[in-house]
Amino acid sequence: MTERQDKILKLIVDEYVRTAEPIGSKSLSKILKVSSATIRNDMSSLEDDGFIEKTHTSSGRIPSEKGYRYYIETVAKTIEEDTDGFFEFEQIFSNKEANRDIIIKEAINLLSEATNCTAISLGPNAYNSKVKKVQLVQLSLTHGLILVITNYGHVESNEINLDEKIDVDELTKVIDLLNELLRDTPISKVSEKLHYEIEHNQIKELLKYRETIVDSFIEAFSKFAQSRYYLTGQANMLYQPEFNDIDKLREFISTIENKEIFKIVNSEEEGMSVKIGTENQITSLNDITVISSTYDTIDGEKGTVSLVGPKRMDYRKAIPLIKYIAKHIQKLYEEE
Amino acid sequence: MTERQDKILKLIVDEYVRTAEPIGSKSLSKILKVSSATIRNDMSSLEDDGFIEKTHTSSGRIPSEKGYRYYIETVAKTIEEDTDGFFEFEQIFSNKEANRDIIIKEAINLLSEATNCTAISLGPNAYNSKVKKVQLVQLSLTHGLILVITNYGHVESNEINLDEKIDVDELTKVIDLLNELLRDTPISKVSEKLHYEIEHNQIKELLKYRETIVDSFIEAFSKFAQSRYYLTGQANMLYQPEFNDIDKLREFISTIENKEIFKIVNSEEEGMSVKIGTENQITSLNDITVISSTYDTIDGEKGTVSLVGPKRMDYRKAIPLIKYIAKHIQKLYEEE
DNA sequence: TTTTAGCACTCAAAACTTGACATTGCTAAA
DNA sequence: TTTAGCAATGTCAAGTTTTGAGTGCTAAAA
Repeated sequence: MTERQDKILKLIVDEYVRTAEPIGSKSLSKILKVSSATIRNDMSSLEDDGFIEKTHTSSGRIPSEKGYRYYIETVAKTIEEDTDGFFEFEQIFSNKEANRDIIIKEAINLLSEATNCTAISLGPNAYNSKVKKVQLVQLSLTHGLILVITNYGHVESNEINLDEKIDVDELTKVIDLLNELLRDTPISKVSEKLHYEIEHNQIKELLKYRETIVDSFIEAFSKFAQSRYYLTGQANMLYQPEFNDIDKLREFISTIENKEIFKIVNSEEEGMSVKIGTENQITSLNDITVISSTYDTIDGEKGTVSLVGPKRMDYRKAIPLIKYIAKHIQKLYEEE
Repeated sequence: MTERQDKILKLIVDEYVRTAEPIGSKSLSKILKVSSATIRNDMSSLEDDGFIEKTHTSSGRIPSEKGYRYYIETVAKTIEEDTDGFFEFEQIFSNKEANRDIIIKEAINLLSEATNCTAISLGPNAYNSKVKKVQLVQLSLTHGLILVITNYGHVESNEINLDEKIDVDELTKVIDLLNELLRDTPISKVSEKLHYEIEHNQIKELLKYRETIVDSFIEAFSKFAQSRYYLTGQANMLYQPEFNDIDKLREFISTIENKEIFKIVNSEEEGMSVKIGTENQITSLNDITVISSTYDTIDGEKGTVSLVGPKRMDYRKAIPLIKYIAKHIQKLYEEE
């Protein structure tokens, strides 16, 4: 690819992102100070190489997925993280009062607004968080509430019915035992550990006697595995011209509502990932770009920040922004 | 209105609900065994009275809002609650194992599926629930987690930073005091009560000393006031022909995403309410029907089950269904 | 008085036509 | 290697025609 072709490709991406209209040779000739025929020759060869395509025989060109990919690798990803335009984000992250969840929500809201895309925060899972405390609160004679609290202050609860009247002393014993057993155990190991202890140690007697309670605790633990997410900005995004096709629009809403989108967002990939169109394995996302970045908490949890929008998205802005946000969310988890 | 006119109106509603096409005189003449000219005369007079309207001069008729209203008052609302078709709902509500939130979610999912509308469960608020227990769990040297638990087993938590090292003994005293003070206080009265006690009683000293903690508790209490909701079925609904107009569709998604819909759903009205089109005060819902039914918990909380869909909705099915669901959710709260 | 048959009329929707326009590919000359 | 020039292509918007479903009205029948 010649230098001019490289320039033309990047201009096509930039202009198309801005206007959502195919780019013709004439408009570029003004910028590049060569004749439109020259541009056409270059365009033709860029098209042969698969970087751009026509919407119909006599139309201007739009970037192909390969074109976007080239653009991202050579431009967007190499931009030094430049926090110049990120003033509002800096404000959000520098607020030492607010708690983590609220900061994340605000950042995601702003991300979606700034890009007109749908923004998603996923996790972090509490899967590697450690049990800080388990507890049983008696609500009525026959009702109790089980509580599990992790070292990050994440709480899950589960209601239980107790057929017989609760014997408080005995219960206290069970809970004390569970606390002793499970304190500082990662959530992921809890079930295994409980079963092991029940099988192999003296605890057997005490725990077996109260099977309902143990089961209910296990259920409560399993709730930590459910993904916690925050998703926003559908409405903004739908006004993009890509969604003038009503069936595309419906399909996208379905993909969000039935949580298929999380299959993409929650991928195993580490760090930054950009999936353009058909690079997404899900058919309904074949016209969509998904950008994700993961972050890690100090005890091995992984969370994800993602942006979902049309392929024609402002990568120059979005990619550094997501990097920045993921980095700062990670920081929130380091400040313990 | 003559008997035949009444019949014609009801047939127009039924057919239009089924086909989404304007109904002509010819199709009705087959059903009613009178000539199409006769039907036309009756239609003309129904139109004069505002029950039906034309989409253009030579089109068949569709029900007006007044027509739907008549239909609902004379047909749908008077249907004996007939649990015949409700087998799957019965199954959901007869599951004694599952907890309330899950049962409600399942019922709402099924409601939305059965009607192809968006279904919403709102509340019940925990505003009148009573404090069962407050608690502070130490997470690290400088971090704690505040917990508030209500008589219904609803938990809210709030993280706090403690600038100084936490003095466990003293903290225990504060918590014990708060428990003593607040136990069985309705959430709505907590803030008032706390402030009163701080001003007027000896407790003053102890509580004032730990202002951060009290503030954090107040913040935790305020979380109960946030509405808890579950919303589902947008995707199904959007495939209805009413949403072939892309801007209507976008507008509706926006109304949902920015939570405007809750202004309608969360109305103060008791019992069953059906708002057709412009009966909704919000412009973006002027082509939409919202059906809501409230239910009450034994301690004065109110919850709402709602269905949001096109005006052309199967009222015969939807109205009894919502009544049924609201009644059974209420039962769930009586079984304590 | 009510119902019906018959007919002219209306309008939306779909199919087709047309012209303006942007853009391309190609060719031959610079 | 670049450029000017020009025919060819296909979209889009606007206009036209055709079709068909449905109405309103009138006069006759029940």
